Amino acid sequence: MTAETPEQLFRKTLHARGYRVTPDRLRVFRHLLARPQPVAVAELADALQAEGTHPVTVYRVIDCLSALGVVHPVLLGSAVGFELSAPFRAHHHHLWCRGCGRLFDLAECELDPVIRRIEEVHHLKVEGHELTLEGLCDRCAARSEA
Amino acid sequence: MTAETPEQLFRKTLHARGYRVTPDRLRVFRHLLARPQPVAVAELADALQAEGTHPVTVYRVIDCLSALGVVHPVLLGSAVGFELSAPFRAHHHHLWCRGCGRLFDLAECELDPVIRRIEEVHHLKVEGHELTLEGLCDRCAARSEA
DNA sequence: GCTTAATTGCAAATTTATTGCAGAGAGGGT
DNA sequence: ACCCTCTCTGCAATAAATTTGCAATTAAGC
Repeated sequence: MTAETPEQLFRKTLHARGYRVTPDRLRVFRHLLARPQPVAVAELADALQAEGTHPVTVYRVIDCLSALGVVHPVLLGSAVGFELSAPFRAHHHHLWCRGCGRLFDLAECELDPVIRRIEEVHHLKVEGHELTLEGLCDRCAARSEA
Repeated sequence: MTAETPEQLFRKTLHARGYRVTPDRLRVFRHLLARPQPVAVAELADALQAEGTHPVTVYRVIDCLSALGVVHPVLLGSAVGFELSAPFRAHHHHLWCRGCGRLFDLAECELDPVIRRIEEVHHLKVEGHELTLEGLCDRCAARSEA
């Protein structure tokens, strides 16, 4: 069998939960898929207005995608942005650089053992996690060592 | 020597960076100190208006405390709240329970080794981190197992 | 106390997010 | 392909959250 594209999976996800596949939802999804960084909803609304999606609809679509677990919130400084969750986007974390203000993806995540321990100690069931580091990116760190 | 109270340390912190010690700043600080959970700024503004602090001032005070590192933002669902940072409040993380919607503090943090590894691999300098877990608290987890 | 610069209050503007309702459109059955 | 139903969207209005400029106030050093 041929591999399933993210969009096909997205359509299935909507469908499976009784949500309809609409042009606006696809537009938001595609935008997020193409986008390397988390976006604030207001910014997303601005961007998509140019493509013909009403701002109010963007808010509603994000609610829908949140409910589906297709997107999740990320802390951007003291604001919130959204980005695609797994399996649409590989699980990863972020570094917010105090030096240049940019946000970096950190591919690896070695939190599983830590989280499993927390589950045991507290008798919790952890289903997701969001880690944001704050500090200096490689460039800014190198500069500050000089 | 007698131990230094959090408020004394706060006054010193303000002073050391050229900020003035004002009644409004103390009120915000004390409110956060007494408060077990992170607060949204708007909510804080409401609460403190009763004590005579103007809402606009609350926004400005939070900016000030953020700049000083006295408070830091925390992800609350898809909103942001603030809470005191170390050393005013012991470093800790949170669990957001999908079952009952409550937010729990997790005392221990065993992320240091993980973070040190990330620093090495990426040549970063990590100065702070924020981890929020999402899942089920002990009570909701027990119930769902039944 | 006096001086100076930081801080606050107020009013207004801006930005962000929510709501109700009527019309448009997606999806299932025929 | 057509129809029916129920979801989704657009619009306009509203509400809530946050920012800004400026004048008046006040903390802190001398």
